[in-house]
Amino acid sequence: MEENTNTTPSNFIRDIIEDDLKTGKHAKIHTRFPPEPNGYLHIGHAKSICLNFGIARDYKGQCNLRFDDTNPTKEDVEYVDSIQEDVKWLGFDWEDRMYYASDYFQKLYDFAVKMIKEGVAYVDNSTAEEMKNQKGTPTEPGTNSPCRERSIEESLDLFERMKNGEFEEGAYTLRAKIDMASPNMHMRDPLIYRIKKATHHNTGDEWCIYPMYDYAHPLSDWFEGITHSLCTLEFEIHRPLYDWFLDVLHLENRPRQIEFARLNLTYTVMSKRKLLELVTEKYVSGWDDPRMPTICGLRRRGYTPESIRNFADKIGVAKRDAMTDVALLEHGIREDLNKRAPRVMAVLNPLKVVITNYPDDLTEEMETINNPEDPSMGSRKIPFCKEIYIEQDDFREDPPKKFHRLYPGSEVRLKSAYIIKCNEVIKNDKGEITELHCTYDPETKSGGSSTRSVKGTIHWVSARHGKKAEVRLYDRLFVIEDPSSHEELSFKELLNPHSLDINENCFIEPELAKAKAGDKFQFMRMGYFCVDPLSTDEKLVFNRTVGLRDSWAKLEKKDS
RNA sequence: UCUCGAGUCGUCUAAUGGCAGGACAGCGGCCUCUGAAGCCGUACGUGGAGGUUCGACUCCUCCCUCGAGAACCA
Repeated sequence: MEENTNTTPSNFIRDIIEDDLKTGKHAKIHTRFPPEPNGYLHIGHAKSICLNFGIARDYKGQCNLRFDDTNPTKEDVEYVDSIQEDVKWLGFDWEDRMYYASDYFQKLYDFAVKMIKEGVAYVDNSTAEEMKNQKGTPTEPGTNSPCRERSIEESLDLFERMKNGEFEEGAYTLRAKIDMASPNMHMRDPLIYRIKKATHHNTGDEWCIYPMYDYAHPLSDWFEGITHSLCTLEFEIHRPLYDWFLDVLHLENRPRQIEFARLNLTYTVMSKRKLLELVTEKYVSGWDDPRMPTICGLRRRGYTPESIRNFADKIGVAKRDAMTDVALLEHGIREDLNKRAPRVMAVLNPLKVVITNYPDDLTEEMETINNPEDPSMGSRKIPFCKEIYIEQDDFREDPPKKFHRLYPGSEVRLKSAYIIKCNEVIKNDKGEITELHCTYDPETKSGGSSTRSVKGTIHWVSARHGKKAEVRLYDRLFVIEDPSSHEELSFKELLNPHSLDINENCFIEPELAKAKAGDKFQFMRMGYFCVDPLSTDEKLVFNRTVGLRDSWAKLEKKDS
């Protein structure tokens, strides 16, 4: 991590931690980030990662990476690998503390035996259906299982035989003996272990019984000496159970579970199930499709780790459900890239301009600064000649009010080159504009002594030197702010049909052909773009990370 | 319906009995060889009703609204 530039704002969790440090409840803070390896990490996980690792960093503690892998049927090493990559990319380091809940299967088993011996857990052979009926409803108490009073000896024997694989899946479970009348459904004798004859990504076929989350989690935290176990709000109702396991096992130096609101972002979905559906049903190209809110998607889109960490700091941490405006994320990446991205010129929708009074065979090398925000980034040369491309949008045959760009008879400055004047509009026989004939003013070369100024400055690329490229313009994935909460339509019916617009005939300045995968640029007046990982020398592909703020577009929209 | 949790500018978030503040978004202006960036300015909020108090976003009561909870998921 970078040196002591801790500007992370405080929040209620940090308040608790500072208090625990002050009162001496803990001498050292220990947190953990506990993903289940059943999907790719998304921006919501990034919030949790920044919270947990950020706290460890700021209070000189430690944060573990722990895979919460207690359900072999859903988990896979593909996810284990991607999660590590994403956490590292975000800039955090778990050092030698990468664990699996499955590392603790033996200890977990031993503690379960202890619970049976203490009479607080029993083996049940009720079917799933019977158990559901015993459970009751939120308004009606449940009823005790007929197995609830099974003797300790018998439960011990059955539990061991469960472990030994003597029974079929579903035949037996281990349950906690708590209170079938509790108003909290999670306390109505919840399951501790179930039989699953599945191969586990980490432990293989060593086990055929697997602990449930509610049991594995508090104990895993305790094994690792976690002091503050941070999780999202939906686990709030599980907290009494979290504490119960620690209680009945008489464990000292207990971790404390604290819940905070998960991140929701406008115009996207955040549930792993929904993201998985988008991937498997091919609504997007993969987990790393740049429209996805996944960490790998954002990375491919051109987001930087700094901008995401910054975003996490800015949104804060609280207990109330919230829906954060994606504009805040976008602001963060613009802010970061504004400082770091070199400015280059690229024409996305080319319109040819012939400068009729410019020498036929001349090429001038125009000097241009790489980033006005950072002079240390230097300058470069770009070729200029008689034939150039400009953006179609920068010309209007019939200009609206306040249009500062090219139209018949008007003058604009070509960035870092000359002022040109539009004299003639050339059309084909269908009446489409194919070319503009302009003249330039040789006295107005950039950096020269001329003080003549015009209202508009536009970007351009030499038609003889520019290289072709494909540019992918991304927009929000969904058409409404909260696609998960529409009364009638499913989220998949609310996808934005224009979320990807591929532009294959773009021209970029020649220098840009050397760019490498992941390189980031500002295409002047257009937005921030990065080289796609699958881009090749033969076919250059750029992804638009985010557009520039466009007050002209806003003005024009308002006037229409 | 029951239990638990949460309600502060449009959005996110501070203020922990003592001036309701910041960020994003918005609006207006300045500047500009990027209609970008930057700079300046501006508007906007404590869910409601009572109560306690010199003083309430904060404490109490009732109400309202929203979220979570009945997987051998996490």
